[in-house]
Amino acid sequence: MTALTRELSAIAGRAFAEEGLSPEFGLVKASDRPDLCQFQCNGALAAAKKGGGNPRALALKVVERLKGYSIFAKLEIAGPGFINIDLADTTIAARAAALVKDATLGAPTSGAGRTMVIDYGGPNVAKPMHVGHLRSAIIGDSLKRLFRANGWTVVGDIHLGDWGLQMGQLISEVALRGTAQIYFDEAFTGPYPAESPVTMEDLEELYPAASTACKADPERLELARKATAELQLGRPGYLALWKHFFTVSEIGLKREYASLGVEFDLWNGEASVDPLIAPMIEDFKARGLAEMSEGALVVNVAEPSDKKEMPPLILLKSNGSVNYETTDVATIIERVRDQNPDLILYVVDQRQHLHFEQVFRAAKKAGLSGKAVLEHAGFGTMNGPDGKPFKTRAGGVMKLFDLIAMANEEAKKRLTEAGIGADYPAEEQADIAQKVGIAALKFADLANYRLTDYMFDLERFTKFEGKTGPYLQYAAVRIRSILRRAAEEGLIGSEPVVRSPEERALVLQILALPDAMEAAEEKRAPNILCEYVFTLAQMFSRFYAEHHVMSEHDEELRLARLGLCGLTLDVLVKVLDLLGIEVPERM
RNA sequence: GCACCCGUAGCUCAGAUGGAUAGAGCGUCGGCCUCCGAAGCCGAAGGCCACAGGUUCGAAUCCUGUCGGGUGCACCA
Repeated sequence: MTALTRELSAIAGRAFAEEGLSPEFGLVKASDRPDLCQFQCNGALAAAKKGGGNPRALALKVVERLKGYSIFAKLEIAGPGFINIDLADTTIAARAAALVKDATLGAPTSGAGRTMVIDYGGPNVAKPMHVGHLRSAIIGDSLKRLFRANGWTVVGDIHLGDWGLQMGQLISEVALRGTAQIYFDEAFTGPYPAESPVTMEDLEELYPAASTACKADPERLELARKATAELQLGRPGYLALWKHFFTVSEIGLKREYASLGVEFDLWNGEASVDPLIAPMIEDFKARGLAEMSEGALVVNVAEPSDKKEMPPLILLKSNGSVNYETTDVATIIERVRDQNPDLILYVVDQRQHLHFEQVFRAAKKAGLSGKAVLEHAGFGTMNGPDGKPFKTRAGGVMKLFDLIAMANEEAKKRLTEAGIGADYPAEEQADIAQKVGIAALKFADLANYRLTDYMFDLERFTKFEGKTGPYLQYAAVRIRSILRRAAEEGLIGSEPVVRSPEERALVLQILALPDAMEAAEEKRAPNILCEYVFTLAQMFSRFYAEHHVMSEHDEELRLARLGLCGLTLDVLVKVLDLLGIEVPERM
């Protein structure tokens, strides 16, 4: 099913074409002034500006042509040449009825036949996840769902940080403590113990200790660097230890992402491309794409048109080890080989932008990216009240686990306060608290535009009124409640009708879903979906406050409203799903 | 120093290709539960869109400059 605005744009575009102008001027969009009209076309103004002539006169000619189409209930020219458009209620009701039968609810098909790899999450092995990891997980997960809904074949990859200096820091820390000697005994030939010498709790203590020590002491840092290099060269004891770190961390990470409702198709890490690195470096050397500089092997990625300084990409450090620039280039080779994607999207902190610029340039220079467009979809920092990256009052970073627990706790409290959940089974109460808490968290984050830094406010992340995730769930739950009653009485909704301003506004918003999904894809911006679904819930709430469904005596109207409720619920649930938010049966 | 991003209501944030009267939530004030869930609905107050120029019929949006904030600039990720 074609999106309504697209259909209207096509009609208006034809009218412009018949006037000898580009059909692009026929773009029709939802009105900025709903008090004046439902849709607007501003193309006459743009066309007049480009080609000269009077915009009002042109608008008049276009409108004359549009009058031949019966779907327009109102065609007006306003101000300097806006074309204001209304559709008949029967027309929009018929569109809604058609939507009921469309399982995709009119979703765009922009991704049909196209494949993308989306790289998000990016946690580090052996480091506990903190609130800073929230954005990549939530935004990436939402974009994955959105692109998939728009027809793309999507492969989501967590891309763990598991091959860099932090591994060397850990290995050297374990060595210094002498708690697992066997892994450092060069005479030992294996096999190494199957049981990990460290637990997750150990890692949570080991890493910060190692990191702090390395920062304070250059010699300690040198030990870590050396261990990193040896690990990457394949020293068996280090590899065995690394494997343990990885396995132990993976369990914790999986649990944490599961509680967020975030999933990945691939659990690859930097280390997984290790076998590709040596041949890749040889290839760069053989083709003269890499050169020695200050002891390191680098790729010059500067271009004459650069306004800023563009440092070279370091392929091989002077001590022979690699950092994440190298693994990121190798990962492109891996992805092109395995998925041959049309797009590789990196959902990573905006502060990494220069890094990706370098990686992309190196990959293109060497012709490694196949048909893929490489794109960094960065996001802003989550700041504390001081405008600096968020820290707890104690000065540490807040663990993601604690944040989720707090949100759930608030949700549970609210449920008991409202009294309504008192008779629910304990298991359901816990389930509701989880869904509501996560919804508050995700929506509070996703509602901000991706690129702007925003202030982390615990209160806002655990708030359930106003423009929040739970408000949206609440709207959906109220519809479910109506539908339950209807089912008890054996009633089934019929085709929606539009007989009131509230119904009209609601149906128009429902019909705008494809526009929101398309815009959100184009901008890689889930906040557009947030904006859309919040308005939808508002339109429903107004309708709900103004009209009764079950107690409506006109039976035909009652069933039509039931149908409208059903459709609204479907759209609500769908968009919330795109945001990674689940709706409980009741709350 | 060079480069990029940002500055919108008391607070936190939206604002899609340059469009009409710049929006929302929170907070404040005032209404609405003897009919489907008040985590809701309705209304009011609240703005020199940092500042100064420019382009345009039209600028929060584009250009230039100033001030203020953030970020990045070779072996950390």
